[in-house]
This record gives sequence, structure tokens and C-alpha cells, in this order.
Amino acid sequence: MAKVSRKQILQNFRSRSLLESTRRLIAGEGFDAVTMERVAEEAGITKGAIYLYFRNKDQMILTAVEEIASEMVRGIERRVDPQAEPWDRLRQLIRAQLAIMEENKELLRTLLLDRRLLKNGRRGGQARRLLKHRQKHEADIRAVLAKGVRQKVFQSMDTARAAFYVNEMTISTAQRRLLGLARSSLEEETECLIRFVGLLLRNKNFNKVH
Amino acid sequence: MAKVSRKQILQNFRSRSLLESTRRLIAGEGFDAVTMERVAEEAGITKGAIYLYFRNKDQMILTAVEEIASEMVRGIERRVDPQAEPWDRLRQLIRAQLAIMEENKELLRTLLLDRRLLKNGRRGGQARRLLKHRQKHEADIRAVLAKGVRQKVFQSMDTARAAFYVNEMTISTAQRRLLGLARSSLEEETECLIRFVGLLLRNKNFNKVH
Amino acid sequence: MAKVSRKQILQNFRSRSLLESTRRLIAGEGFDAVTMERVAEEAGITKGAIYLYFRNKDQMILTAVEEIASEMVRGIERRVDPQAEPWDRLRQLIRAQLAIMEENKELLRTLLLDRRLLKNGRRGGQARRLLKHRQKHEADIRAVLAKGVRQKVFQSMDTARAAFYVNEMTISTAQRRLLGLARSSLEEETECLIRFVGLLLRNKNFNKVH
Amino acid sequence: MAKVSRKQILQNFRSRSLLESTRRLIAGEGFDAVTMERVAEEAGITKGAIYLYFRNKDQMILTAVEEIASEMVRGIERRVDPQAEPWDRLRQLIRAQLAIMEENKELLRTLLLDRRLLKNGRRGGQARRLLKHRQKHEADIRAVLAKGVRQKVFQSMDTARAAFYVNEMTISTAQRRLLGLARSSLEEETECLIRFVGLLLRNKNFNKVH
DNA sequence: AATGAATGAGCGTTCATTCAT
DNA sequence: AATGAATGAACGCTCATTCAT
Repeated sequence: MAKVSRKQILQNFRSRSLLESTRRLIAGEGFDAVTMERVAEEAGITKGAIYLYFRNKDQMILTAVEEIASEMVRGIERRVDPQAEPWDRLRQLIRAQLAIMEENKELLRTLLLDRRLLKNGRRGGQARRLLKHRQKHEADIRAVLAKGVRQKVFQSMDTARAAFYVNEMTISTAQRRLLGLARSSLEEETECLIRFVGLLLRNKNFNKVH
Repeated sequence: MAKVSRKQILQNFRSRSLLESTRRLIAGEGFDAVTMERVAEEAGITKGAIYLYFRNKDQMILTAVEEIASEMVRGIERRVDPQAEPWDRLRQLIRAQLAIMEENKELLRTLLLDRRLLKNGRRGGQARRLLKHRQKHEADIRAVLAKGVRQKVFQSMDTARAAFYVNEMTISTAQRRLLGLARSSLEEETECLIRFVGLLLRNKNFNKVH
Repeated sequence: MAKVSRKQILQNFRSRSLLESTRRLIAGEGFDAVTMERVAEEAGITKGAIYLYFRNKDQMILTAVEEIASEMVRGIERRVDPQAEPWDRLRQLIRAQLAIMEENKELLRTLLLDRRLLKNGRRGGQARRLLKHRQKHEADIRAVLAKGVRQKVFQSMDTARAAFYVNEMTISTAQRRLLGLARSSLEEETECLIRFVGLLLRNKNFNKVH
Repeated sequence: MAKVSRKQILQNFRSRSLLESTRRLIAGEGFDAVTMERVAEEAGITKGAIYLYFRNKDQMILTAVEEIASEMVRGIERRVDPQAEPWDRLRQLIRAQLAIMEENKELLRTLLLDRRLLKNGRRGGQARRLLKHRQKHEADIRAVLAKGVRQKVFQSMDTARAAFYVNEMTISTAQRRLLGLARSSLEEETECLIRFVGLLLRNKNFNKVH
């Protein structure tokens, strides 16, 4: 068992190194800088050895990116109190999302500006797994909205669409920061976004809260 | 002068051919299909000659994309009645934008999924010229909003930010269609978006209009 | 001694597995499919272990192919009645050879189309061991011819050369089948070949026999 | 026109260099030595430039080999007197074939030992064009045989098959020389082969001629 | 002004062989 | 005895860019 786990540990260590090298390159210089040569070099092994851990380049990148996405979504969830009331919870969601995106600034600069992976062409649906995480997040938002609507805290609406727009507005807000187009601080941006979302939902508590 | 202008005409004609070939390739097969070879072939000249009209590949693509952006913005303006009242005008803007984006579906599938050009890295600000057009469009929206606010048709708000969100929501709506994630027709999507925007602005005429 | 032989048995078992995997791959997909990885996998051991049984890839393939050759030659001999009269025996030889080659169709498709192993270049004569079997078979034919000549059943001739040609004609007949260029059945091809060989030897019984 | 032909000349010169480098490598070290890198180097250009003259490696090799085949077949024809009587003509054919094969010794060592190109797999039929030349040659032999049969100089027979065997015997004779297995001189081998072919055809003039 | 042949660096991938364990 | 991770060299192919003509 010791032996097995030692091997497993080495395996995992290598995979991790490779995924992190990949991530670092994506963050630092974009997808085009992700060369098998460079990834290997950064991970301290040789080009050929990568193929012991990943079938090919596409799969390696896909794995790295999917990891990032899932980490971010999980990170958001961790920062939200599931017991909170809808409007509070929604604000927590938005704040968490913007905070996490700020933390992963460099990576997202590439990921948001270069979404080639989402192209249908590749392997019909394999790359689309990436959308899963976005959709999961949207579903979370939607659940909060639906609860709020049931409680008459939000006006009645098409919650699926509203969730989509809330998410897109949040992403847009983050993206504008990444491009260096935002003038104010992250906190100001966040509160301003929340105010607009409040308008969108015609949140009954809006005036009290703010 | 006649000679010069004849030269100029030929120059322009060549540039046009090249830019249109570039555009066609971007629309049809994405950025990766834009090789100097193919652009030249489609334009009816040879690879080397491109360098008489453009400094390098990047600049050629940038010019092509900038043209597209400016055309689209101009196209939107052309479809809007400058005399219309704010709310009507805003709806015209949104409808026009979605219509134009639908018309340039193929191009946008590439342009929205691959925004590498916006990366600051390249040459301080050269690529940023692309943002100019987006900002111009945002300014148009903002003007309408400001007028509406002055006329008390819209509630008072940070119009710059509101314009940003309106634009982003519109782009998101179009993008979702491009990815094949929208279930309903363009018209339905459009009207639904307008309804949400109405909420955002707390448009006073909203109930009457819809 | 028991211990030694147990080792030996394991040794032999492993070698066998490897050689049979090699053979299967040659037959199924050609020499290019014979990678150490796949051979090992099919034999149920690991790549590195192969080098405990064979010095290198070349030697492994050579051994496998030599085995095939020797088996085929032995197979032919087994089907021939050593008591039979020369002409009958020759016909048996030819029939047996074509039958055996048909049975090893897939292997021979590769072996006949890719005889690189016969190149002298490699290691002076090592690869030449392969020719041994062919020569053994030729010698068998020659013995029959010689006996026939002594019995005046065949006309007098350079039996070495005649044996060579008889063998080559037989191989050519088989090869044409492998390439899918033969129009008639194996039996027809066989009888036709025998008829031509009869002509070559001016077999006195030819008219009676056929 | 001068310009055009100068370009054409350069084009042809490069193609020729490349094909000859290819040929030289095939002859000297076999197909596996035919690397784009080495071919280019031998031809005095760079790897990438090859693709200006050939679509890919396969096509380059195929062209080279087909050229060799067609040259050899033409070379044989050139050495044969079309007016000669069947038996003389057949002897000329065989002598010419053996002579030509001797001249292209090195090339044939590879071509006969490595017939991978004939594998059906590649591009269903494109590689099979190679067989065309062999078949053309066989057809020539057959025509001579048929004429001989009509003139009652040869006994009646299945001329297609006989031509196949005559050709195969000739090739086998040459191949044995290439492998260094022949003890006697080319002339002796040739005459001996002709004698056997005479037997096969039961040539009526055989005794007189020899 | 335009050609188009040529370069040269780069890419993803494969595989026989080695060697510490 | 056996593993299997790792190497390292090679390969076919692409393409932006240059430059003599």
C-alpha cells in the first residue's frame, strides 16, 4: 500500500505540476503560449513525458481550464451562506463572484478574451463541458431568484432569463476591470452592480437595504 | 493629380479586396483560417504583395475587424430615428443592435469567442482602438438614457453605468444565440430583453407600452 | 535443477507470449504497428521487461519472423509423403506450400511486401539467417528434382536453378493472391501452376497425369 | 516567354533535384532514410521549400518511385527490336530487363525488398498506379507470347499466366543477384534463365538456337 | 508595383531505450 | 525479475516574413 500510494503521489504531483504550468502560461501569456515544450519545461520534465499524463494537448488544456472553472464555482459557493434570505444571498453571490474573479484576474483575462474552446467544432460536446460550470452557477442564481419570487421579495419574472442577465452583468463588470476600463475600486463597482441588479428585480427591500 | 488618384484608386481597391477576404475567412472559418496565403489567394494577388498594403498580419486583421465594428455601429445608428422619444429610441437601438448582430452572425461567432485582439499586451493602445467603437455605441445609449432621465421618463441613475449594462445585456443575448443556447426566436429574445431593460430603468411608460 | 527449470519455463513462457504478440501485430497491422509498447501490452508484461528477453526490437522481430519461416517450412514437410514418386511429391510440395501460405495469408501479406529484414546492411549476416529456411525448402525441392532426373522422369537440368525457379513461381503465385490480383480460386491457381512447372521439367508423365 | 520558361526551368530543376535526392536516399539507405530534412539538405534547399513542389512526403516518394518504374519499362522497350521474331524478341526482353535491373541495382535492392507502397491501405488505388508499369511490361511479354503461339513457334498456352511467370522468374533472378546470392556472372544467369523460359514455352527453335 | 521562391523557427506527437526502484 | 517513469531525438508539416527579380 505504501508503494502504491507513493506512486500515486508522484503521479498526482506530476499531473499537478503540468496543470499548474499550463495554468500559469494561460494566465501569463494566453493560450498560444501553451506549448508542450514550455509546459514541460516549466514542470521540470521533458515534452514526451507529458503524454504519460495527458492524451494530448487539447485534453491537457481542457482539464486545466475545467479545473479552474470548477474551482471558481466552488469558491463562490463556499462564500455564500445557504441560510441567508434571498436578497442577502444574491448579494453574497455577486460579491463572491466578483471577488473570486478578481483573485483569478490574470487567468480570466485570457479565459474571457479567448473562448475558442467553446467552439462547437472540436469534439462535439467535449469542450462544451466547460459550459456546465457556468450553467451550474446560473442555476444557483436562479434558485435564489425563484425563492425570492415565491416569498414576494422579488417581483414575478422569468427567473431563468433573469439569472442569465444577472450572471452576464457580473461577468461584464469583472471583464471591464480586467481590461483596465474601470475607474473605481472593486468595492464600488460591486455595490453599483448590486444596485442595478436590485432595480432589475424590483427588490422590495431595496430602499431599506440601501 | 489624375495619376496620383489612379494609383490611389488601385491602392484602395487592393486594400478593399484584402480586407474583404480577411473578413470572409474570419466569418467562415475563424481566425486560424486567416493565413496570408489564403487571404492573398481570395483577393487575387500574391502573398508578398500584402505587405505593400499592410505592415503585417496583425495590422491587417486589426484593420478588418475595426472596419467591421465601425460598420456595425454605423448600421445601428442608421436604423434609429433620432427624433424619437427616449424609450422608443432605446428600444430601436436594442432592436437594431440585435438585428445587425444577427446579420453578422458568422463574423461575430468568431469575434465574440476570440477577443484576443483586445489584449493590452501587443502594442500599447493600438489594439485598443477597437474599443472606441464599443464606447461610441455606449455613449449613444447613454445619451438616450440621460435624455430620458431629464424628461423624468427614466428614474435618475448613473447613466454611464446603465448604458454599459444595457449594452452588455444586449451583446450577451446575441452571443447566447450564436452559441446555439437560445431556445426562442430572435423576436422573442429581443422583446424579452427590452422588458428587462425596462425594469432596469424603471421606465414610467413601461406598463402602457407593454 | 527443479528451480532452474522453473525459471526456464517462465522464461520460455514470456518469450513465447512476446513472440506471439509480435506475430499477431505483424499479421494484423504490419511492421509499423509493432511497437514495444503494444507488444508488451498484448503479452501482458511491461515495455521494459521485453529487454530481459530480447536484446532489442530488431532482434525480437527477427526471432519472430524466423520462427514463422521455420514453422512454415516444417508445415510443408509434414504434408508431403516422403515415399511418393518424384512428380507426385513435387505436386504435393507445391500444393502444401500454397496451402500453408494461404493459411498464413495475413502474416505473409506483410512479410512479402516488407522484406527489409533481408537487407545485408544491419549486422553482417544476422538477418541472413532468414534465408536459411528458404534455402532449406529449395534444397527439398531440388532433392525431388534430382531424384526425378535420375529416374528419367524429368529431363536433365540444373536442378539447383530449377528448384529456385519452382519456388519463386510458387511464391509469386501466392503473392499475387495476397495483393488481390488473382481472378480464380486457390485450387485453380494451384493446378495451373503445377501445369507450368510440369512444362518446365518436361515431366514425362505429364500427359498421363493431367 | 523568356521569363516564363526561366521560371519553368527553375521549377523543373528543383523538382528534379528533389526527386533525385529522394532516389539517391532510397537507393542508398532505404525508404526510412527518406526524411524531408535529408531530402531537402541533399537538394540544397530547406525542408519547408519541398512543399512548394510536392503536396506531401507520400506524394514525393510516389512520384520518384513511379518515375523509376516508368523509366525502367521504357528503357527495356528501347532495347528491344519490335520487328524481331517472337523468340528473339522474348530473349531481348529478358536480357534488357536483367540489364536494366542490374543498372538500377541499388534502387531495386530497396524497391524489391520494401514494397510497402503497394499496400492497399494508403489511398485506395493511388499507390496502385505503381502496378500499372509492371502490368504494362507483362502485357508486352504476353503480346510476344501470343504472337509466338499464333506462329506455332510456342506451344499453345494461357499466355497471360505464362507472361506473369516469365516476368516473375526474371525479377527473381535479378533479386537473387541483389541479395548477393548468385554465384555466376550476369551473362550466365541471363542465359540460364532464357533456357528455362525456353523449356516453359517448349520453344520449337530452342535446340537450334542453343 | 508585384511576384513567388525561399527561409527558419516552431509545433504536436511518437517511440526505442534506459534505469532507479 | 519486473516495473514504468522518463528521456531525447526524430519526424512531417505550417506559415509569417523576406527579398531578388
